[in-house]
Amino acid sequence: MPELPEVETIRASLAPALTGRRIDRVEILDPRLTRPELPELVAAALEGERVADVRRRGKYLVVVFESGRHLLVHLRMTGNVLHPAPEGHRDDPHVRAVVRLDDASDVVYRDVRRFGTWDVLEAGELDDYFVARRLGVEPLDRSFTAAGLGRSLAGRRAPVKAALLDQRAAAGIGNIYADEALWYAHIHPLVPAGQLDSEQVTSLRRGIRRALRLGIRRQGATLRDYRGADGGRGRMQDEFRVYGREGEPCDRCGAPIAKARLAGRGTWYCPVCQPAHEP
DNA sequence: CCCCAGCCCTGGTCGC
DNA sequence: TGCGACCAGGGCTGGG
Repeated sequence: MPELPEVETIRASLAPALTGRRIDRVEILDPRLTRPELPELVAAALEGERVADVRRRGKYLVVVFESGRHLLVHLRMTGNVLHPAPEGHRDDPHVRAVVRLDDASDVVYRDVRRFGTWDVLEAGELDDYFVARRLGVEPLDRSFTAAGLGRSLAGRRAPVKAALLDQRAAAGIGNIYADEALWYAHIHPLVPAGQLDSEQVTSLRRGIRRALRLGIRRQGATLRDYRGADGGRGRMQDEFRVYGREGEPCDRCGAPIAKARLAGRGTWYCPVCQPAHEP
């Protein structure tokens, strides 16, 4: 499932290929993709636009056009952006959109489960869009401080993992990197977010950054559906400390990794070195 | 405001 | 070999 490192990996490979290119033609094959906007309106808005940059905000891929418009792509669970287009994509039933560029190459948007979304914003609407969704700071920016993280967790009774999954404390963390970050930080996922002391908050900040940076270096985690824009697999799954490893020995202390269910999500942790309470 | 359940979606896996 | 149940989960909505 594409989280910050997966989206960043896609962004990094799309940016040099798309920057400076003009969009000649847009085919939206699944009308759900642009909901609630009509797909033909979105396609018409994009045709003729020239790409100025490809950025990322949290888990959003942000295509910036010279006109000031933006295309926001959210891959949700199973979305992929592929460029250059893979062989045979015309027969692939999961291709939801195809964008033809002025160098005659195609960008293919593929999404098995159809949760992904495309939004076109007019110039000047981007900041409000993220504010309205209460998207938190970028966890790899300097502005992501322990003090700021502490403030956004203060008073919250929800489990710390749930607080990481909603995007207010920091943008871009999903189920995988939340579990990994909490392992690095020695923090139990069920601890109420507001109960962390300042030392734990500092450690959590470090764990988040460590997990996300490693994910980017490994070009994301390919479990089932995720692929880079070039179709390549990520290797982060080889670095998992807890995610999906129920019963396997903890890399730190050897105790078997436990699995729980939290906020409807599978949650893996080491019951020994991520204690629920201070010793 | 906070918190949580339910919803959207499809494909893979498992038990029978 | 078929079939139903269940699981994967990001972000949003609605209810308490």
